[in-house]
Amino acid sequence: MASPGTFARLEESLAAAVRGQGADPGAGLLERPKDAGRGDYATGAALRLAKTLKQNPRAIAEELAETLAAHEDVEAAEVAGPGFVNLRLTPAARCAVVDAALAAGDSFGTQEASGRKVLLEFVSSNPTGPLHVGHGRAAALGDSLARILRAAGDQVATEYYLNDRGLQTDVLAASLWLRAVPGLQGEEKPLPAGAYQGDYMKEVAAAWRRRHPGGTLPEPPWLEFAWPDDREAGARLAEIARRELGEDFEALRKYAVEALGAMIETELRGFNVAFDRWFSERELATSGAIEAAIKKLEEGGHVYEKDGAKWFRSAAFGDDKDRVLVRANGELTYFAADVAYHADKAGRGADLLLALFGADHHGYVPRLRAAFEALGHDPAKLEFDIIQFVALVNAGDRIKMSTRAGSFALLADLIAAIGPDAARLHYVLARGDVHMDFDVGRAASRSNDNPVHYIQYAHARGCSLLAKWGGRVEELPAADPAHLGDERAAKVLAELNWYEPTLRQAARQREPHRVAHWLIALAGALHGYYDHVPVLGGDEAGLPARLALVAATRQALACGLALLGAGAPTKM
RNA sequence: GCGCCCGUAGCUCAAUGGAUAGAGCGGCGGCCUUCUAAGCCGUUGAUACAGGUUCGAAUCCUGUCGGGCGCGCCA
Repeated sequence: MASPGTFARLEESLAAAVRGQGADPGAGLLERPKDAGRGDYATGAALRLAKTLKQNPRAIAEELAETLAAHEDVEAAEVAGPGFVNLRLTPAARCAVVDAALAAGDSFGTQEASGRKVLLEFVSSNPTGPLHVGHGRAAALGDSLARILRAAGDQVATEYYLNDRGLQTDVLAASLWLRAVPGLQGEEKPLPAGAYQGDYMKEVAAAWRRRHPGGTLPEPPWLEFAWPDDREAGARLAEIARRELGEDFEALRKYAVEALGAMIETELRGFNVAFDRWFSERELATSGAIEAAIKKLEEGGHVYEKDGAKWFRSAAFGDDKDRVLVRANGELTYFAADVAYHADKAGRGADLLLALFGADHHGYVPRLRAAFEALGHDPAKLEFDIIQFVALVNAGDRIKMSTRAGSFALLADLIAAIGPDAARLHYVLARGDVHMDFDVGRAASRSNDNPVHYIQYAHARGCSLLAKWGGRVEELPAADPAHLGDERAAKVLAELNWYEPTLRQAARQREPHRVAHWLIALAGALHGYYDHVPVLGGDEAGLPARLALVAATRQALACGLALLGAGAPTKM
């Protein structure tokens, strides 16, 4: 594994040539020309360098072309237009990727270990309800990114921050109570404002009753529950539940939080997403880490008291305003816990702390960065990538998503309707930082709207060819370029050679969608090859080369699908 | 009002400051007596608007218009 492909070697020698001219090559030196007729690769480096070097771009291009033309993989390097250099690979260099893919197998494209440790947090949805389709986007992007970073050589640990304490879990406990009181089965008592209304609470309550067949809970004081649906509604309900339930309150909360956490974990597993660690906010709190973090901020002189509360001077570190750590009533804020969480992350030796935040949390980034820096950590290690919302559409109608009201489009429903692979592919088709319209009805009804079938079908077709041939791929001789010189083969080879750059770019820019779009292009190239070149029925001499090309493409499709957490069926 | 993200084909999305802005779906027209027609081939059709930066702008800057999200001693 991990020996750099043709593209990487060429880019490095180009970078060396640029450095030789006394300039910084930067990233993305080599590109692929839109028009394949210009060659395999191209670079506009000379145009970029012209200004800093104060030279004629064409003169620079001539020098670069000369250097590149001397490269063993390059057949020709020509200067074109204002200063582009177009490269044409030797047939052998173009085909080398076929043997490389077959030799590498499932680790095709895997890059050398970078030595970098990455901690990647994503989803981290509150354990108060099932995941909806918005969480699905974060799950698909985050898990794919983890796989991509690993393939690109990083050591990645994924993590889910579980908010298993605080007011919302009090409300959750209260909601369980209201659904679990004996004798209420069958009755549809309207729940008070603030309670979690979703049907899933009935299931959790039913499970709780099965677990505690003889358990008695006090009858809720239903008449007390007439209050407006405002900010305080949840707190009022929690207070009553705590009062009425006494010791049972804690047990109910523990049960509810664990049930919801397990439910979420199960849903994610069904989506092919598994976390390395579930980080409990509750454990963080009981360990005293939050107080310790606050104390450290205080020792640094970053905390002051005002109106009975403790404030962190986040504005001194670029935030819009200062933030409360400890409220006047003595309670810690959510923010305080998050500061401690990030301090904990910082102590675990990762080189990069990556977190995917929903767009509704983007305002949180400056204060977290501020606290991180104030605690003496290097803010350059922090990276927050924002995942924009998914607007769920069904045949043109927008579907509202609200956990508390219990009306939302569930991720589980989506997966049940179109399958995990189709859902994952659909999610990662778009960049994370753009808004996305997800038309469920359409994705469910016309499966061709999702490219997963196009890609998987290409894989299955390749498998079918190899099965029909019946031989062993490992025994194929090295692919002979002489038999892969046609236009259709060239398209496939071009995409195969583009896998490694795509993977690296996706990792570097945290853009899983690049892999999805590359897969579509590779699948298209194979479909075209399949429909125009008789693989098994063509001339005998070229058979091994054609089979090797198909086998390599099948392998590359499987690798790319795996990066996105999707399967590669051998039959469809 | 202020801040962040965004505006590309009828729809959903691509495009590292580069060369003629690409796919899929939809529409229209072709291709199964040969390896899976969940496919292939052709065609239709777009950078919200106005300035600016430069050899070159969908991409960077300013403004306008439109959309999403946020702006609490909630979580």
